[in-house]
Amino acid sequence: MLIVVDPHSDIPVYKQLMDQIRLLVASGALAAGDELPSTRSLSAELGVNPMTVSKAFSLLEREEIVERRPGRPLVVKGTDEAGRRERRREALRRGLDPAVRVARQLGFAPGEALALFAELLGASRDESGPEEDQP
Amino acid sequence: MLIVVDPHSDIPVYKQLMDQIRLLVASGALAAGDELPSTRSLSAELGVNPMTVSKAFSLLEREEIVERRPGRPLVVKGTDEAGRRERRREALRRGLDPAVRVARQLGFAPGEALALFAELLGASRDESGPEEDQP
Amino acid sequence: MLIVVDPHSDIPVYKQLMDQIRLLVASGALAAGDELPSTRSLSAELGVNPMTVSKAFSLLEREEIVERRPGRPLVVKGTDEAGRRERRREALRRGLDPAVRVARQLGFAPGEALALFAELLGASRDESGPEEDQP
Amino acid sequence: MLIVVDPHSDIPVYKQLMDQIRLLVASGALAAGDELPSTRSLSAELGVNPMTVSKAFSLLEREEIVERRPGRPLVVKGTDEAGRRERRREALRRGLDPAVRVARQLGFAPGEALALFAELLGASRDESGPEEDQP
DNA sequence: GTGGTCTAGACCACT
DNA sequence: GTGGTCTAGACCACG
Repeated sequence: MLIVVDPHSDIPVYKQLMDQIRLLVASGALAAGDELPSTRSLSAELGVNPMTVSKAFSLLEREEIVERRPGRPLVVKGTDEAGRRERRREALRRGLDPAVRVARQLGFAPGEALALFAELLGASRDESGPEEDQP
Repeated sequence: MLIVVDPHSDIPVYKQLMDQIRLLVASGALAAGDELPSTRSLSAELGVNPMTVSKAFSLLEREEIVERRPGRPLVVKGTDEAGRRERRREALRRGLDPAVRVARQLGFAPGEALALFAELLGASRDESGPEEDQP
Repeated sequence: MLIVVDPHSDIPVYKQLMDQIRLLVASGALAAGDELPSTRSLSAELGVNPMTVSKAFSLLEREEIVERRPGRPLVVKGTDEAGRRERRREALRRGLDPAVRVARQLGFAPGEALALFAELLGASRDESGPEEDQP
Repeated sequence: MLIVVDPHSDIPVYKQLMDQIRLLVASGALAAGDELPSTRSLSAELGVNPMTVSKAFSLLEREEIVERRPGRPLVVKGTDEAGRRERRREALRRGLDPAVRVARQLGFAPGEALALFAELLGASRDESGPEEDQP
């Protein structure tokens, strides 16, 4: 599980967990039916209290992203492909919204904002090593 | 003063105030030498606790964005044009950063993310009324 | 065996089993001397853990509702007719109790609560068919 | 606040709290805009841990029954009169549902079930007084 | 083994 | 003052 939390962030740990798992699901890295790590193992791995993990899990369950089966680890809830694509796009939109607001408030022309966004997207490509080749 | 705060947001009110004033300054809507409204009047206008406004002002003062003159309202601190432009761009970059991270985590190709961003930027033009002309 | 369990309910599976078997016995659908399905077959049919079925059976045995005979399936224990009727009424009372409490707490007049109850009882006759008219 | 919790119930305390507050709101005992007791005072009064109360409050907030304002006690969220009446009826329906199911499974005729319900509703009127005779 | 719940006590952020 | 969060550790219920 590629989850990292920053205990110093001012975003609560449980919310960081929720965000990341939501993204893992939306991106397909976690597919329907996949099991999540157990509360205890994940809490040990991340060095946070089991209750914190448990809280994140419970809230994800209420969001219907994850499903609980008594005595078993949680599993990712099933969604059809169309729903998943919609969610993925929706997730991106939510991520983009604040940027749109800021760009407007700063009075940037769309072209300028897009140019910087493109630049940042490009730069991030080789952030943590090359990901195959793109000429 | 075009400031709105949402008491239900999970971003603290004082931080919402700071963000918006910073943006107003970065965008030039508030120019060097302009006076800010008084703590009392702003708090009354927004319906928030005066201490909250005061806290925002103090922190902005510490950031050297505004200047306090005893017995007088705060004024926007002067900056040269180059510095202002740099700040404005930097503000946009900060707003864009989370979007970049999300887009990558969701596995979007740069083109897709840019397309949605462009769409949102366009759509927002006539969101809450027309903003003069755009050729 | 008309037993269904919902693994997502917050009522434990073993308790759902007990409740339903108790009702089957109280209603006469399971008569004294009738055999219950084997632990293995019932668990397979319902898709639940055999230990869960076994636990339900053991507790029912302790309640003297069924009887265990070594090497043979469980049988429903005998009860005289008077006892059975008393139990049946008692079961209904237990089912009604929470409804009474809720109706009082909501401040419903008895007549209103009865009217809704009557409506629900009527509607439930043909469960998932049309419920507009009922002569 | 007329809230009591039974720590020995197998219903979790936080859920007992949620149920009761929901009922208080649905019944109108708590009106829109009313403040709930503070987490600490309620926890002290009930003899439960503040976190337990806090958990109940948080979940009620997610259910949009109650509203949080930073630094202030929670308030009951506003609903129009029609919505409130609908909720009240819905709450009763939820309370009645299990009773309907049980009555059907036990094979009671609607009339019989209604008679017992009526009896229980009547008896509960004077709850903790004598209940032998009622002419 | 799993998750759910609760306690006790602490710290922080916000108003 | 308020609520939010987290830790540490315990117990229980379920499978």
